[in-house]
Amino acid sequence: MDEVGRDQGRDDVTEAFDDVVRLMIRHLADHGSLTFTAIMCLGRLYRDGPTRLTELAAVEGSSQPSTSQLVQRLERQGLVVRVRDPQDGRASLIALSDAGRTLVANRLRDRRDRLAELLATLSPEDDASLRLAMNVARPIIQRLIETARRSDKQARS
Amino acid sequence: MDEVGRDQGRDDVTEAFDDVVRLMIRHLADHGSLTFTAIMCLGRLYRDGPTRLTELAAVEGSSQPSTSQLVQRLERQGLVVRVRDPQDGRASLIALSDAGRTLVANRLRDRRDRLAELLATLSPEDDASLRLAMNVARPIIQRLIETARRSDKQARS
DNA sequence: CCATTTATATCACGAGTTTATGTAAAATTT
DNA sequence: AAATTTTACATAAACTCGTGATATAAATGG
Repeated sequence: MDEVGRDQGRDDVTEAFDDVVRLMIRHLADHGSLTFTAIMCLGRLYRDGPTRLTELAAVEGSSQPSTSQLVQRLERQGLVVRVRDPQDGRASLIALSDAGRTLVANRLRDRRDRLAELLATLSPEDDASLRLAMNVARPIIQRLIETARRSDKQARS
Repeated sequence: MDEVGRDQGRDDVTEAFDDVVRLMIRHLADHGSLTFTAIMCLGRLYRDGPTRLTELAAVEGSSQPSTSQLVQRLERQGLVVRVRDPQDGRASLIALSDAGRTLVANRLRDRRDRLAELLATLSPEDDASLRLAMNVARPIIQRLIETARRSDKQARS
C-alpha cells in the first residue's frame, strides 16, 4: 500500500505468527471428536496439574460459566475428575483422569509425528533452518507470553 | 507421566508452534465482537479476493453448511457481499464489502501494534533475534502450509 | 448473626460445528 | 431433446462453546 508496508513486509513477526496459527489450526488439528477449546483446556491441565475452575477460566482467558460447562462435558466424557476441597466447600480442583492424561499425551505425540512428516518434505537445509529458528524464537516467545499474561491480569483488575 | 519439563532444551518445533498459537489466540485476540471463525474467513477473503462459497469452505477446512451460515451472518453484518454469477446460476461469489475490507485492514494494523508493544518489552537483542528467527522461519512455514494443503486436498478426494 | 465476598452453577441466547437432506441449476447421457 | 447425474448452495437438527446476568452455597469479617 504505502512505504510503511515495505519495511514491515520484509520484517513482520505478526505475519509469521499468523502463518503458524493457520498451519496449526487448519492442517494439524485432527481433534478426534474433541474441540479446540477442549484440547486447550486438557493441555492446560496436563501442563499445570490440578487447577481450580475459576483459575482455569482465568488462565485460558475464558469466562467462568463457559469453563464450568466445558468441565461438565469433559467430566461426562471421563477425561477430567473433580476433587472437592475439604478445606473449602465451595471450591473443587479439576484434574485430568488417567484417560484424559493418556489422551493428551497421545495427541501430543501425534502432532509431533504429523509435523515431523511435514518437516520431512523440506530440504535438509530448510529443516535445519526452521528448527534452529524456532529454537531461538521459543524462549523469547515464552517471555512474550509471560508479559502478555501479566498485562492481561492487570487490565482485568 | 514423563518429564515434560525436559522438553525445554530439546529441539521441538511443535512446542514452539503451540506457544505461538497460545500467544496469538489468547493474548492478541481482541475480536471486537467478531469470532475467530469470522476473522479467519474475512482474512481469507482479504488475501484471496472474491471466492465461491464452496471453495471458501474448502480452503478454510470447514464444512459447506457451516460456511454457508457464516457468510449469511457476515452478510447481515454488512461485512461481505454476494455477487451471483450470471454464467452459473448456482454459484455466487463472496466478496468483502468496503466495511469488511476496512475492518480487516484495521484489525491487521491493531494486531501489529499490539505485538509491537509486546516486542518493545524485550531486550534489543531478544527483539532482533526473534525478528531474525521469524523471518528465516516464515518462508519455510509457508512451504509447509502449501504441502499440508496439497496433502489435505488429496486426502479429501 | 448478619453482610459481604468468593467459588461455582444455572439460565437465556447467539455463534459455530457437524451430518443429513433439500433445491435448483448445470452438465452429461442416452 | 429428455432424463439423469453432478454441482453449488441452503436448510434442518443436534451439539459445543461463548457471553452476561443471576442463583446458590460456603467462607470471611464485622
